[in-house]
Amino acid sequence: MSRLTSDFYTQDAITVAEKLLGKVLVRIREDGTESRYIITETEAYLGEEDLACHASKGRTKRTEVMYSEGGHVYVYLIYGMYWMFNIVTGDKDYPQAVLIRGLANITGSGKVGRELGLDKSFYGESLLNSERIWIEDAPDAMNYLTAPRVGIDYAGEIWKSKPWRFILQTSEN
DNA sequence: TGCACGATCTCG
DNA sequence: GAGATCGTGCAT
Repeated sequence: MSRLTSDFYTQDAITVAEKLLGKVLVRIREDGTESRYIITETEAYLGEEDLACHASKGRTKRTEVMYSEGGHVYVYLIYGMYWMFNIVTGDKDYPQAVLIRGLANITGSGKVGRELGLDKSFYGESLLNSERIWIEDAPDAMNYLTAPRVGIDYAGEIWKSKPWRFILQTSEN
């Protein structure tokens, strides 16, 4: 399988979130160990008008990377202890990102960050040429569910109810 | 310069 | 059901 290219990541966040299901996340650790995970759950955050998207607060030091071209990594610390793993999508200057909420056998975005050993040094890393983290192609997922996004009560009913959460259907659920 | 809070999880 | 724990955005 080959590494996903710029053409994939520059699509809109909703399309990327859907197509990432079933793809393979590869992580090379400091000791050289390679880990591979199938992506099973994602969420799309789309633009400054999406009140659930961090970029809705405008361009800041924290959201800066979302304004770059798709294919970069956006990580941030939540609740003082969990690193969320996001992938920037779309064209330059149009802030969008996809949150990786679950990998095979690892459910929950906080646990994903812990499992991958993320920290702020991953902020802005490029999945197109990184030596330690990238995503490889795989056949598109045939069966998946959609649902409202989680943990964004502050975003208001309109954005809160958008079905922008994608869940891969496996033999286990 | 200070403060309240969050795209969470684990334990009791 | 509450605590852990800290960077960020916004008020002072």
